[in-house]
Amino acid sequence: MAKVVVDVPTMQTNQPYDYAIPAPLADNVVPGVRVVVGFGKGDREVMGVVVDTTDQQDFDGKLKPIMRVLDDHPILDKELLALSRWMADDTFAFWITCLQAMLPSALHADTKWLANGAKTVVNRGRVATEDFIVPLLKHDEYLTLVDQQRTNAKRRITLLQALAQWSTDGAEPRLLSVAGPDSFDRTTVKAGQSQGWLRIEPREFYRRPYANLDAQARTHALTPTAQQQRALDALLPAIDGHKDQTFLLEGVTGSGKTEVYLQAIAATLAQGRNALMLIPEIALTPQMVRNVKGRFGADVAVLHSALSDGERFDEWRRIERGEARVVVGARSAAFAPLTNIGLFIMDEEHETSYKQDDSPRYHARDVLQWRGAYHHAPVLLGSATPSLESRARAAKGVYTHLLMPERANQKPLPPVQIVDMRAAQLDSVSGDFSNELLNALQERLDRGEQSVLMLNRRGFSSFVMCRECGYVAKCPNCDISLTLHMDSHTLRCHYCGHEEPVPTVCPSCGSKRIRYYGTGTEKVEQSLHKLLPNARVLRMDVDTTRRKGGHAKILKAFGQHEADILLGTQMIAKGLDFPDVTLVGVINADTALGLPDFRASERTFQLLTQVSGRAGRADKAGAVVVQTYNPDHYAIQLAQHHDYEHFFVTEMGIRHQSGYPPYYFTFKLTVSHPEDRQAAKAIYHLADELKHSLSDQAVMLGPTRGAIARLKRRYYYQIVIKYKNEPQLHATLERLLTETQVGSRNGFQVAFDREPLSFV
DNA sequence: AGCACGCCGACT
DNA sequence: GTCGGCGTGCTC
Repeated sequence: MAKVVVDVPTMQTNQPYDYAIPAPLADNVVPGVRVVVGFGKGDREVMGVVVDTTDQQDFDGKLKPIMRVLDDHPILDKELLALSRWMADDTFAFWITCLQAMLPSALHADTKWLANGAKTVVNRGRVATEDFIVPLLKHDEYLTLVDQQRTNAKRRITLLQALAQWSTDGAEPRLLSVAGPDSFDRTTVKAGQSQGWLRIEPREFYRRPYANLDAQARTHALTPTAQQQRALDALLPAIDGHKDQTFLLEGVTGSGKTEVYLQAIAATLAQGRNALMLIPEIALTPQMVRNVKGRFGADVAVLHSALSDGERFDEWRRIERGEARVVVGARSAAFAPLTNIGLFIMDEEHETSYKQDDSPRYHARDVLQWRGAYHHAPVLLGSATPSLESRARAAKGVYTHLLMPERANQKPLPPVQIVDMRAAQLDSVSGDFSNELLNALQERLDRGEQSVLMLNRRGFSSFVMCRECGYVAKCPNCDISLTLHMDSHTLRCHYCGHEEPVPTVCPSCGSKRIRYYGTGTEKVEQSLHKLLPNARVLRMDVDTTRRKGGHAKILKAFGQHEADILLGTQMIAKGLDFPDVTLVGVINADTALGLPDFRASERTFQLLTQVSGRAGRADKAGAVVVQTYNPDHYAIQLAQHHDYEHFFVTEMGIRHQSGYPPYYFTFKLTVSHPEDRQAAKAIYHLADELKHSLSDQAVMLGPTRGAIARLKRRYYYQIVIKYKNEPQLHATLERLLTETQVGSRNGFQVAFDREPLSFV
């Protein structure tokens, strides 16, 4: 009998169900295949995943049979099945949701309505095929046939002549569309098929997204610098010795982390094992892919969301069939069906996009570490600005700390000029530009050099700041910026619920220039056109990069000097490398600081450090201009000096004092309901239950209204728990989830988020 | 999610 | 009397 996890994502059905295996399907029903089963009264057809086959029946009743098997071999192996189970438990997600998260969307169940009104589960995993021509007769037989054709049957004669030729040289099938210099139209070939001269054979092929890169000339390992060698010396014994150790590679921009990754991968392959490397979606540029493919060629499979479903499915199948040895991909590539893995790498490990923000709310870092333990393989986390959590673990010796403080080319990091916007005289003409930034841009234009301008859009219009002194309203209880709520004209603390009216004069300096802050790329682009009419500006944001390949297109245009200024949001801070960019300007360094998030300083520091690294990477010296209303803020000051270690110590002090990660664990519970009162009632019920089961060491923040209290016609409330050691918490939360889920049909939605990265 | 069972109001 | 409202429980 088979244990089947059915595709009915509810708490009540979140368990394997026993199904009988009909004799004809005995060979096909194995763990890891998808099946169709009848479920519930009326036997409605649902998709399920076989997670085990056993003689042990847990259900005492008559078992229903498995109706159909959707896969001819397992699509999830033993490792990934075990991982899915662990992840479901760890993230409070449904098991089936975790299983689905591991599969390319092409393999997700798709219910389709048939003509007779019935529903069925169809396989969307379309295998692409090409038609091949296979000769069926002997050489002489073809020649005889040539003579028998009418003389005006020119196409048939050439076909027969070609077939005669092919039948001698090994009878290799030819691709129909490119079957020779005189390629044949489909009608002629079809005619040949019905005459019994040939067979048309559809053959599977892979949609290869980066096939052109496979053929490029291979690059060779560079001679490691002293610091790269030190990192490799620490890393290679762990790879060779099959140690599931985690390393934190902290290397400044330009220190050559990528070369360390590539050489570590090479060493892993030399050991006969495979390697999995994660890169943030936003940094997974063609440049990056070229780097890896250049070293390892067609052994590399690439997985990320910019691929079409078909392309992703095909790359996934190549991996699954053992035809790729190196996988490079974004977050969900953590589940790549690679086997025999000897090394896991996570580049830019501090990136928040590694955490999925809907169910299953997993962090790819945790997934890699789980798989590292499973494969007895090291996990290498790399960043110029590690997350505080990882850096703290390195400090405690949980991770092995590898430092690369020098740039590979020995060039100093670019000087960073901080412009105090409180002093800048802005008017409708200058818009958001200080004289300093404008002059710097003009200089680059005059010299024919390029500039990158970053607009920090995070937290757009969501907080109040004084333009005179940079004051941002903070919560008296939580030391967190207050969020502006336009509906009620109040400032609210997103953590504890504190609420106060929006001030009309600045409480700090008495100025009346207090307003909510925010600006958009379009607006900036317009003022650029006015201020620098000769500058050619390329805008890159979510709007201009939405289409497939839009991202790459813009970067290519900029790389070919089709524009002088690249204006964009956060996405331009990551991984770009244009040799002719000598100026990086940050229009508003503050917006992240205003976010109601204890990680606001960390994010700001990371972003500024990262974007600063974009200036002057080749022979030309670069410069960075940062506009800010908080020139004295430590995150900005320390980013100016590229001083991560100092920032780490400072920020750790603050986290310690205010009781946030990495000193405390956090957990977020969110409840929503179409009716405000219902949502409120439910969250207070949860809060009540939690209060009873938490120790006095734990702190409960809230319940509070969600930052966006009403979203999609639902009212949101949340609780954040901070704790150090709560052995009972997991069980309590599990129980609460089951209880609340029972009422979910009444319009409730409950979301549990372990170690949330977002508090809005 | 979907479907059945079951216990209360207002209708041919 | 019964048709049907949707609260509650169950699905191998």
